[in-house]
Amino acid sequence: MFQILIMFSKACEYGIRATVYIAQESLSGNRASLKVIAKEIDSPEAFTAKILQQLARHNLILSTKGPHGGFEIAPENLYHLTLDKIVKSIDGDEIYQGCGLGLKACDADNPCPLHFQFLEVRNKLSLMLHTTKIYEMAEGIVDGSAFLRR
Amino acid sequence: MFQILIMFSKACEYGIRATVYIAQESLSGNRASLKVIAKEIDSPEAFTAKILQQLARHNLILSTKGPHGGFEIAPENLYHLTLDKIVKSIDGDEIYQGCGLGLKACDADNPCPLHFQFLEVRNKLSLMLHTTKIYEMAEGIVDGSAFLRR
DNA sequence: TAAATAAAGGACAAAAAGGTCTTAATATAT
DNA sequence: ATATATTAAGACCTTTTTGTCCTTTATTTA
Repeated sequence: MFQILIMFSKACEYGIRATVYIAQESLSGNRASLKVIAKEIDSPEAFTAKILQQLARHNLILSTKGPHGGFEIAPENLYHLTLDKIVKSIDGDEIYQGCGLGLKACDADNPCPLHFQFLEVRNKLSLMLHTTKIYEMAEGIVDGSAFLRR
Repeated sequence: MFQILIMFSKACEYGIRATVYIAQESLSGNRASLKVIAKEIDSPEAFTAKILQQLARHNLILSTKGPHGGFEIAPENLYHLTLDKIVKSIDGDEIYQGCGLGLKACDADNPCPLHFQFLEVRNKLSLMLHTTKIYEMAEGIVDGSAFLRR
């Protein structure tokens, strides 16, 4: 019976942190290897690999095998990529659906007793995810005003 | 890799729904038995029992054994009880702490790149939980404007 | 073309959340 | 007192999430 309330899954946490790190490297034209990523964001390497595979399959990041390979974000994506894409890619599409109290059917016509309050909070979160850009987060790391580990 | 983003644990969902149902019965001076609660909120009986035990241990609800026993909310609690108490009792105290990106140390001085955005959403949720009263939710059930199952 | 480097993929293991079952304890009514 | 109804508690099982390890595939460089 533990668990934090507004939360990302571990997969999502690592996914976001990894992507921000990759973005940071991409800003200066470098690829990042899995090994370095996992070290820099302090995440389990093999698990992080799975997550990055998934992000690559969804074309949010690019992966290249072989020497000097690694992960990067395509220039045309770098300035557009928002948090919600990462989250959706990892935790699935139903993020913004589903009744807060777990009812199978819950809508404005047949609401659970928390429906409207819940909607407000969820909309706020949704807005946050849609407007937060990965490259902005990455810039915070570059200029030292934010951190990806510790 | 599934999971909904702003969410209660299943334990919390059942706990909230059960409490609202108990409040509804308490409003008209009745106790509710586990069997009836589980049926009315459509939850697994034995699991619901565990959750109610916990709420009772924390003195959020009262339980009475034996014939005509069951669960109720003490009159002096009934109009004061808010959602956050239920959630805290079930999911623990760290609900409003913890870095959104999973960093061990993350605060205004040493923030993760999502710290301030996250805080806003969390504050909104916190406010919602602190201001939503159980008896108000129960009244919604009574007057037919909201539902605990389906 | 061979060796080295890196990601991809699949099988497996561990931990946490969700859920069940059985027995014990307690209250009530007769 | 006894039978019955009800919650409490603990042991156990199942599913999901998190995490590891090993083999395969692709790319680069010598």
